[in-house]
Amino acid sequence: MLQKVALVGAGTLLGGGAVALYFRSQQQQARPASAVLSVPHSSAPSGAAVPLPHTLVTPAGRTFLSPRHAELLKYGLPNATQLQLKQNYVSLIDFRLREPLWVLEHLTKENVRGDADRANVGFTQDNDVPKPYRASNDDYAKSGYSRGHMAPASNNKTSIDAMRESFLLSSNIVPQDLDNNMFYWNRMERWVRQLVTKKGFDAVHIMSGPLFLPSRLSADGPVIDAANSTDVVPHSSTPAGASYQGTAILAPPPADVFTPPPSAPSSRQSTMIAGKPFGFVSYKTIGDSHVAVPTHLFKAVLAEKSNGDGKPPTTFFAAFIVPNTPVADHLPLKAFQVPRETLERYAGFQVYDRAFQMLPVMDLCAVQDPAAKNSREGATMCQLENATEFKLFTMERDLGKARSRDQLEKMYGQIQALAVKEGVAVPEAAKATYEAKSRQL
DNA sequence: CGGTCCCAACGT
DNA sequence: ACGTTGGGACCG
Repeated sequence: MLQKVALVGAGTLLGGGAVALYFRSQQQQARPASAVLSVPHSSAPSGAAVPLPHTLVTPAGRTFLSPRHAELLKYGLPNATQLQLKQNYVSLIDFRLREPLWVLEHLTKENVRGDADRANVGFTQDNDVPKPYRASNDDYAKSGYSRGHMAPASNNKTSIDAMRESFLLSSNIVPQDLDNNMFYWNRMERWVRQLVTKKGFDAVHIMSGPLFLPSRLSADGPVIDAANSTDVVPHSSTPAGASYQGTAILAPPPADVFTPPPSAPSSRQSTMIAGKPFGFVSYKTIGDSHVAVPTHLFKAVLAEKSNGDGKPPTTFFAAFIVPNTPVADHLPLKAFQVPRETLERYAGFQVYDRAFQMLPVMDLCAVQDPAAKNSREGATMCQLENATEFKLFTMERDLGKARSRDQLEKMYGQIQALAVKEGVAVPEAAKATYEAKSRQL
């Protein structure tokens, strides 16, 4: 009798079949939609009056609606976000951006280990995201941007399912500059893992995501990136395959609605409105589904050091904002550190606010690292792994693919030469693969 | 470690 | 005959 019928957001209702889709995902115990209206089943005979919802179910719990609010929400709650509770991360998908606003992780020494391999796992679309807002591999293909993990694949080796979940486009992936992704961001991810594997922290909470930062209008012209926005132009024709039910109201509006007349000459030259400077947010989109390309990426870490049973841990925090462009190897991590308040202002959401309410939190980048290798006065916990160490890492991987003893010796020789040149030891891992491979050949 | 691209196998 | 999927070769 109180069996529920669900109404999902107005946007998805337009797509048609949304109710059926919700039923299917209910049966599969799939992702919880971020908010769902429910109405009594008995009052929904087909063709009859639209039943009023009586409750609003959110991840935080169930809210009973007043008659007035039930009327306001009669035709659906226009959902804009979807919470994703995965095995190994939690994220909030923003339908408008076609990507997560933030992704949360929790790393310990134990859960960064595992056998799951990223080989044979590919990027896949999130089928529980409504079609119009769902990013696809096609959107990324030949876009100039790579599919960048927020929760990295290598933080998800505990199981193959966790590994697969990390490759879901809408839940965990944003368009990222390839060079940035492979080098600087990659090194940042390795640094975070090392906080628990090498630097003695018991656990690390991580929050990562895209940012869309405002820039100022330059005095001599319009804003930089809006220039190449050929796709701001009109949906002048009906997209193929779109079904506009009730065409009279929903037919595409005239093109000039989307292309406003040029602004007055005076305001074009001005960088001020009413005497105050203004910001201008612009970002590219890629693909037919318009996946938003962030101008910047952020990563915030809250590192915990245990004080024993029952006592609260000592906590350390640092946040970083990095441009979504190639970043020079030599730049220190500290160069990108920002105060928590700055990140919160740009991001539009709070960052580990409960920790700061409950506990004293220290600046992670002000803590000296006792085990710092180059402990020339004061290496802090925010020292990135050297670019050389990273190079050695890739050379070691190639070592495992050597086909002949000659080739193996030559490659290992190169590794030793580089190590000597840079004044570092040959990595243990390289020695190990050399010996293993040596026996094999 | 982080990716791209291409082709063969597969299911419609 | 077609679009999707997965494995392998390749790159920094």
